[in-house]
Order: sequence, then structure tokens, then C-alpha cells
Amino acid sequence: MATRHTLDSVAERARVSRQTVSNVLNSPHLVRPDTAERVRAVIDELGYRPSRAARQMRTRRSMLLGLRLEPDRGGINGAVLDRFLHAVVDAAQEQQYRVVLFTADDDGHEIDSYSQLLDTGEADGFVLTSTHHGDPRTAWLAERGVPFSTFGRPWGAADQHHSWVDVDGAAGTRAAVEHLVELGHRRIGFVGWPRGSGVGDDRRDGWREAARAAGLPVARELQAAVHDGVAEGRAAADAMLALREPPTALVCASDSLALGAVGASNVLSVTGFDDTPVARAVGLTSVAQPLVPAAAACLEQVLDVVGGRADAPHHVLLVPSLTVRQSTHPPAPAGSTRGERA
Amino acid sequence: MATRHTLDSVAERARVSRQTVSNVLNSPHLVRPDTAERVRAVIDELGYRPSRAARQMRTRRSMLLGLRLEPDRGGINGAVLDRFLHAVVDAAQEQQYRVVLFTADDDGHEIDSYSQLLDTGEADGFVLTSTHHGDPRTAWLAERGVPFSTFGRPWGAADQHHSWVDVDGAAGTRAAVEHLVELGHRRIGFVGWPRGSGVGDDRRDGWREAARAAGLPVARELQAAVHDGVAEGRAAADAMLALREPPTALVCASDSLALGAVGASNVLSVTGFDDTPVARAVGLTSVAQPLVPAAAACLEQVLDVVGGRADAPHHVLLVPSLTVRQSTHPPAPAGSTRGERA
DNA sequence: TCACGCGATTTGATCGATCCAATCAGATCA
DNA sequence: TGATCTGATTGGATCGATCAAATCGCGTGA
Repeated sequence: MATRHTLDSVAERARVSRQTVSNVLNSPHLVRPDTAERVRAVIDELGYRPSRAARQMRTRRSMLLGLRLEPDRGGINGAVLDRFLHAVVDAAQEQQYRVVLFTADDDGHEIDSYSQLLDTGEADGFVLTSTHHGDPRTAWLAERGVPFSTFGRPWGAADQHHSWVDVDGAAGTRAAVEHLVELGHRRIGFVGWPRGSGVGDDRRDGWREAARAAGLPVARELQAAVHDGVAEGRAAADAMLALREPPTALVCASDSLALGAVGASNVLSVTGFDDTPVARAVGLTSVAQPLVPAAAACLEQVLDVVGGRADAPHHVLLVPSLTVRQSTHPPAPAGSTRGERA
Repeated sequence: MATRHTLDSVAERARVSRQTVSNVLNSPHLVRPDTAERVRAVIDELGYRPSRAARQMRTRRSMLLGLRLEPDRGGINGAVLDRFLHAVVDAAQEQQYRVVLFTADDDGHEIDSYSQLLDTGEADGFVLTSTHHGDPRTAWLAERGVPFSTFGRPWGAADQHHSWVDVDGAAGTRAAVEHLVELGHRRIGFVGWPRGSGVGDDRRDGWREAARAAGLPVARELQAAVHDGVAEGRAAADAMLALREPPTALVCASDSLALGAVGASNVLSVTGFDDTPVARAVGLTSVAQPLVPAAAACLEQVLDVVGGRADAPHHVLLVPSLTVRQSTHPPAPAGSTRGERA
């Protein structure tokens, strides 16, 4: 291992002072062009890179953002956060920032982690995921003036006094309904989660609005409220198919539910949500969240606060898109029976 | 925001010197018990936590490990690395270490990232995943004496001069075959990837060994070599079912392939690999990798080198376990036709 | 009595960057 | 010619910890 280069060793070789080298890197406008050129040459030659720790000592910037890794909930939807994480890391990298991870069992422990990361100067800000009703984390952070942004709206009616980015779930299910209507479906059911979850209710609302707008029925019997899972989706679909007037298509609140629903019948058209790898794999039409833009927006919000550029909280609501695959098709002609697809 | 506490502010309040406070935290045996007690009380009272940056300046330890986030390959197997990552972060946390992420398009860029992280002192070591034939990363790191460990064997015959942890894939497929034999299957096919991938060949070998040991055929027609994917799995299964003497069970190299295979026929028994959330969701018998122990072992290996406790490279090969679900069952009695399962 | 040893504690130097104030060189102008 | 200004560069202090060496207090043995 060669000797580690420092600001001084570069300075000596370029026959300038420490500070000039620093200026070349941080405030080039203060340095005469030819001097800067000479210094830059030495920097390249030696492969010098400033020590982050030393820099952090004076600037009080760790150039790190904290992000909690969610516990594995066993669902097939976990991949969403995985891709979001990837996008955040990518976006951060372009701003010379990095992401440090931590795990926590619950909101309380997550707050403990914030506290530690802040006290020790390990992170400059945070990106939160999975916001929910009565989320104590945002209040804690806001109270202390910590830079952060959430991927997910503050669902409680409480304070919106922080920046957030979210995807318009209602717009997603609306798009799914409109797609099905265009294919000729006139009776479209919804398989979602029990009321009370912000995300779930939002997606149900989109289905209802679009169905109403198209003059389609939104009767209670066309709505299922079950916990997330493939088996639950299958059961809900089976129940609806047993109705006197069964739906010809189902809009589902998740790919898990949708995966179950497609197993119930081959003639049924089904849409999922999140466009997980499984949806891609089994040919499921699904609502895709724009995770890359979402991550970029979150990052911008946090870094604006870190950099003191923020005036007031920003809110970004992104519109998802529908990825159409084989699981949606025109309804079978009346009177036909279930059968194998070609 | 209250004033940030430092070693000095704690020292003043406890009426001792800076260094004594430091010793209480790092070398308690040097401090008289009653003094330590008094200092500790002040530390708790003020909620003091040492600055990592300042500590890093002298100790030259960032207390961070670098890990590359794999690009989303679109497969349903990505969840494996996700869970591994979670386990690594968890294990690191217990040793006061954290994980910083970075992304890279290929091995070359990954090496660039190593270089940067090391030069700037952002990471003390690395955990690598997805090792493959002719992997240039391990050589680069080993050459420089960088602490690292890989999750995955060095598949090239090349140097084993570094620590690694891996899961015995052959043992996994052997277990799958044995399970199927026990259920009464006498003709078991294998759906795997094209030769050349270390992981894939390993899994195929396990199937062959176990089949041979049980006196079962391992004819070429019972082996499929296709790229990973649900559609590919389906096609391979369909082809085998069309044989004059079709297999009654299929061992697959991945859950993606297995998911396709179960779609081909209801009477066929199928096993997957990796026990992904999808396998859980659709009731697929699958080989489960012990990711938590694997992560713990990787971490121990890296930190042993970082801490100078390592004598020589260590190698750990863990045995996977089979999670049995509904996709495996006794073979249908001869002469019966395909039908719906109950 | 005094030098000595030893555990406990303190003091000064240092890691490598940036901040801030001082200095220097050269152009401008009275 | 000499005072003044401005842009470029430099040297000292500092961030908050640890390392290394010095110092202090106190019991022991010659």
C-alpha cells in the first residue's frame, strides 16, 4: 500500500500551499487558471482524494443519508422498496452523497437510531418509507429540525409540515379501470385491504371513482377487503365469481392479491399493483410506480434542507403508469364457459 | 437544538480530564472504578456520544463496510440478496458497524467505487456478492490487502486466497431429490441453467449425485438447460412431459423456473431454489439458504481482518434446508390423467 | 528519610481537512 | 514616486477525538 496522499503532499509537489489545493477543489474561482491547472495535474497524477472524515470535522457534513431497511414482511411486494432503495442510492451518488443503512424493529427503535446517527454525526438527513397513520417519526424529526423527506404521504390529518413524495394510488387504479373499460368490461370488482390503511383506501377510491365515472356498478358485493396474500386473493376472487352476476374483471390492490385472483379463473381479467418482478414473470397487468423519479424527488428534498436551500416543505405527487400484459383481455363472449387460454 | 457535547464538556462537568473520559469509554481497566462511575453518570446525563468523524481521524477506522447494491435484474430471485443485506446490516449493527451502499454497472465500476471508498476512508472493508468465473474484484482487493469477504465461492480455479462464505447448492438439490424419492418418485428431472455458471452447475451436480445414489436415471433428456425465467421453466417442463417416459417430479435451479414448471401440470411435483417470497406465496417446496448465518459469517470474516485478528483466510460452507410445501406430493397412480387438485 | 515503583490521571501533539485573517504581488491613480 | 486597491496565495487556528509521554499520588523497601 502506497503512502496516503494528503492536501499537504499534493501542495508540496505542486509548489503551492495546502489552502490553494483546497481552493482548487472547493472554490476554483479563487484560483488563477494556470495555478489550478498545475494543481489539478498533480492531483490526477497522485490520485489524491480528500479524506471524508477530516472534511467532516470542519464542515459538519457527513455526506451520508440514513435509511431504515424494513423488516422482511414475507410479501412479494418487498421488491418495491428494494428498487426504491436502489434508485435512492443511485441518485445520492450523483450528489456525492451515500446511503447508510440501519434496521429497527419498530418506530421507537427507529427513532433511537436517528438519535444515535445524529449525535455521532453519522448522517446529515434521512429518507423515510412506509409512512402510516399516527407516525411518530416525522414529528420527532421535525421537532428537531432534522432534514428528512418521506416516500409516502403523512396519512394522518396531522401536520403536513414536512416534505414528502408519493405516488397517486387512486390514479393508478383509475387507469386500471379505464383500461378494462376500454377492453369492453362492464362489471369490474375490486380486491383490496381492510379500511384504515391510507394506501389501501386511496387505491379503492380510484377504482370507485373511475367505475362511477364510466357508469359501472360499485356495489358492496363487488368490493373485497382482505389481508394481503396470494391465498386471500384467490379466495376473494372465488367468492366474487360465485355471485349471481359475477364481475368479468378484477382490480387488485397488490400483485399478491392479483396473483391469487388470476389463479381463480382463466377468463377473468386481473390487474395488480406495484409491477413487481412476479407480475413481469407471470404476465400480470399491473400499476407501475415511478420509483426512479420518486427517489430523485425525495433526495432533492432532503438535500435542499441539508444545503439550506429549502424555503418551505415541498410535496410531490407522482402519477403511476399501467403496464399491460396478458392478464387483461376483452371479456369472454356471453355464454362461453371457462377454458384453457391459447 | 441543544449544544453538542464533546469529550471536553463531559470532562469539565465530571471534573476529570478529556483523556479520562475517553478511557472510560475505550479502556475502562485504566480507570479507577469510582471515577468511571462518576464519568459514566455525566455521560448518561448529557447523552454524550463521541463523534465518529473525530474518532476516525485518529483510529483510521470508519466503522463502515461497503456493499454494492446489485442492479435489478428483473428476476424474482432478487429477494435473496435483499434478505442477505438485511441480515448483514443487522449483524454489523451489533458490532458498532454500519453498511454503506453503492451501485455500479459492472465489475470495473465496482472496483472504481472500492478505490474511491478506500482513498477517502469511507469504508474499512467490503462484503461482495455474486461471485463468478474470472471475477476481477477479488484479485484487486486481495492485491491491496483490503479486508473483504465474499458471499459465494471463488468459482474460478484461481486463488482461494480470501475468505468466503457460501451455501452448498449441491446439498440443496440432493435434499430435494431425496425428499421426492421418499414420496415415491422414481423419475425425477432437473431444470437448470446453461453450463458455465458455478452456482448452476453446482445445483445440477447435487441432483445427479442424489439421483444416481438412489438408482434413478439421469439421462440427458431428463435435464433441461435454459435461461432463468418463468416462461422458460414452463417450456422446459412442457417438453419433458411430452417425453415417452415423462418424469413425475422436477427439481429446479430457481423459484422462477419452478413457478413456470408448476404451471405446466398439476400432477407434477416441483421444487424450487431460494425459498423466495413467491415460493411461500404460491406454496412451492423450495431450498432455503441460511442467509442469517451466512451474513453473520461474512461479517465475522471481514471484521477479523479489519481488527487484525485474522491469521489466514477462512472458508465457510453452509448447508441449506428444504422447506416443504404443497408443490411436492406422491406421484399420481399410474394411468391417472391430469386433473384439478383438491 | 528518600529514592523507587506503579496505578491513576493529565498534558501536549496529532490525524487532514476548512475557516479566517494576514500577506504578497501587481495594477491603478493621485 | 508613493499610497491604495484588488486578486491570488499563504500561515495559523480549529473541528473532537486518540496516542504517547509526562506527571501526580501513594505505598514500599533500603
